[in-house]
Amino acid sequence: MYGTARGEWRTTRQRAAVLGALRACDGFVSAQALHAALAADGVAVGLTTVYRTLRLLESAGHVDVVRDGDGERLYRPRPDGGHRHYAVCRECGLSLAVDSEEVEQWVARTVRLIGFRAVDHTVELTGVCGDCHRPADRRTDP
Amino acid sequence: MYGTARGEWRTTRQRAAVLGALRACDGFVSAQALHAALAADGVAVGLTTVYRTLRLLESAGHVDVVRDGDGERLYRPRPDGGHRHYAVCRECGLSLAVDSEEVEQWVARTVRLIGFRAVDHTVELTGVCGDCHRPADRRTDP
DNA sequence: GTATGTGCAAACGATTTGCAGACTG
DNA sequence: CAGTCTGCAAATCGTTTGCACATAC
Repeated sequence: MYGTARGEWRTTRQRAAVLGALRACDGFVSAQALHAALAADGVAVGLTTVYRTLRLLESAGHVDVVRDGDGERLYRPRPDGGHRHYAVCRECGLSLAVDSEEVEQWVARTVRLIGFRAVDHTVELTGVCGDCHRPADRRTDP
Repeated sequence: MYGTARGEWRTTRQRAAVLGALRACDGFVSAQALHAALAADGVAVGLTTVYRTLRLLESAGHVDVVRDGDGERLYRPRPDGGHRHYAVCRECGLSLAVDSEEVEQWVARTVRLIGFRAVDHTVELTGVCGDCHRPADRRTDP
């Protein structure tokens, strides 16, 4: 494989910082946002290093990754063992883990049905959360 | 402006070509691939124009759009009225529309449950199709 | 001490945009 | 004709890489 599970990374100030900042976030963050947050926190870490660390975490399976509307990668520390799916608010960025047991089963069944193998699935919900669509706000009301 | 739903586009050689090439494709194609296909077909259309036409089609709802693993946009003419979900083979690009009634319902229910509004959902399956994982091929066998 | 990690700046690749000229209606 | 559309080249933007230096073990 790709050096994924080597568990041999050196412990550096930068990596600790990135990991810490990532954990300190509620929802998904982009590499750039993370870098900015670190900088704002007075921690100097190169953008390059943020990207590299995030990629490392990704291949080690320590983070979940989604893509926002522009194809930008958003990272989130993985809660526990398995992967999850989220509903992300496009106004405030709030992300809610949703129960997707049913979807998982549907995926498994569908995969079997169509004869695909090594299937990856993406299930993303993006909308406007309860806090963000208060009366004053609505400008989208079909 | 974005001239989205104006229905006033001029009929040009380039647009017809792009639309034709798009329709001639089985599965999803990237703008670049489409441009290359057109060129290979002897039809000269600027890459810019391909992008612009595709964006037009997208906002008019005439194509479905997914993102491949690298965040590249892939387009496909929309089969009929509603939107569909697909399983895409990452080896040969084959795309299969899958029955996602269950998922749609789960989405609706979940959305109601968490109080989100104006929710968009993405459900993508990527794997290796039956034709591509013939015995000779397997190098991923967990 | 040596293999790794870091940071800067430059490279990248997909997509978008400015602008002058070509074309549709 | 006037308003669009096209295409080239240049600009963006997120992300990756080359390379010399710093650091962990």
